[in-house]
Amino acid sequence: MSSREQKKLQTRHAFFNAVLDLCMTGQSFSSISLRQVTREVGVVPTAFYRHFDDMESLGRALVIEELGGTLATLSESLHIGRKRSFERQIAKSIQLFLHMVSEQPYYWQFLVSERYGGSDAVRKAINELIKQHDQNLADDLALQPAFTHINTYDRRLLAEAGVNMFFSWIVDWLELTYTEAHDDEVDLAEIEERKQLMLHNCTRQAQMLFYGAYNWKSTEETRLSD
Amino acid sequence: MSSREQKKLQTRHAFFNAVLDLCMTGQSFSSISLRQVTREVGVVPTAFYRHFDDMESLGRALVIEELGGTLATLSESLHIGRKRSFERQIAKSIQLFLHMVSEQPYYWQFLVSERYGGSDAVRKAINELIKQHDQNLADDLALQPAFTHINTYDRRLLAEAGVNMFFSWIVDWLELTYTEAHDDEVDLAEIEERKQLMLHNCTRQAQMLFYGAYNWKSTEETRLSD
DNA sequence: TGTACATCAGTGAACGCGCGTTCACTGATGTAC
DNA sequence: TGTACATCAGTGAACGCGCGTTCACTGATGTAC
Repeated sequence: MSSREQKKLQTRHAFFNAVLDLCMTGQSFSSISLRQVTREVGVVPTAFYRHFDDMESLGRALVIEELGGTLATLSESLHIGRKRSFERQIAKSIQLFLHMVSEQPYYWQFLVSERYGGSDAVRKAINELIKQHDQNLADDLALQPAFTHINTYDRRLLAEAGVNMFFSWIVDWLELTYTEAHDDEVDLAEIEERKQLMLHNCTRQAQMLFYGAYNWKSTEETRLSD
Repeated sequence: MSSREQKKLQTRHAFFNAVLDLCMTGQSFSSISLRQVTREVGVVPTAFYRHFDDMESLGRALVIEELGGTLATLSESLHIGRKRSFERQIAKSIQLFLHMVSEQPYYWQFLVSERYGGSDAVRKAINELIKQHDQNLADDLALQPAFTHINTYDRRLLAEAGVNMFFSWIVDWLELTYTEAHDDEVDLAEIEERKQLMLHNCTRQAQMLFYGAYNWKSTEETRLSD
């Protein structure tokens, strides 16, 4: 690759990071302006058009090129299904997940707050990713002996419920992480304690769901109404 | 109340409705402008300041005065805990919930998409509401004989997980409802079938969680790691 | 290797536009006597 | 009940500002010979 191409790719990534940075300040993607982004990158507004048609396509590219990898890494790392005891795997998976969220807070913050956000393109791209992730988790669960009695269809439903549950923790978890990183006043030991408590709570929530699945019969009648 | 006060209250509600209407067009609250709202209401931009200090306080008031009532109604209507069979209560509750969502699509759409959205004031107000709703559901679950073996703390965790699960359905459900209402091309019977399928899926997801809770022991060890 | 030309990421001035907010105002409704 | 004054929701003009997008440009990098 030529040094010119390398330089361009570098700037492209700078655009992605600029969006993620700006979204961390409390703004949503759809309220960020093109000029704000270029200011953050350190280029003139017109330079934007050398890389993207408009903000929508920047958002779409960000999700597909950057966040896709993040979720793929999560899929590869999570193995609720593999190994022996699924109770132990649940606890380990949650710990790993929250650790990954702490490692790349910007990515996860963006995923969660733009999942139902104001940009059609971004929302659609994120839902595409999550759907793939649901399927990955479903495939992983298929490997777990404790869940072999559940049929493919119900396992997919379980995976969806699991992913949604995991996602529901992200914002609160990140808030704890920020307090840890930015508030010097706060007692670090107290934060650590609160993180342990949250880890405990998340684990118990996941246990309720997955123990339910463990006791689930796919032949179970689904009562729709009386 | 004087007719002048009535008129003012009427305009105030028109502002709330204008925001909800604009948010249904795919925009997020934080990307809506003050002038857009007044245009929708049918008053001059300066009239805005007769009612609110700025967009933030309009958003906060909307959540507290309008959406609070909606969630309170849901709390009053849902009785998973009361009555005999909890399996039947789950199915009925989900049906009721989705029906309520269809009845006031704007409210629920707003709640979901601004829960993690770009306005601090709105986000905070919504989380306040949801926290209250979590507690209401927890209190309700306490009345269900099937869950009396769960302690108060774990019941609260179950309620949180349940509310998050219910919320995760809203967007997909509303998409089905819109297709039904706005797309003349589409086969109404097919939509009805897809709604039944989604009702079925939601019910099964909830069953997995609540069956898990049914089999849950609060003395259960929470494995945090190895 | 050296030269002449092509490419193209980033520049800088300029544009028309919608924005939030100010101000002095109008005229219908409410109140005091 | 009638009159004189107060209140205040909504008006309309004006402001300075940041916005997205256009255009012709610059100058470093890449390519052909």
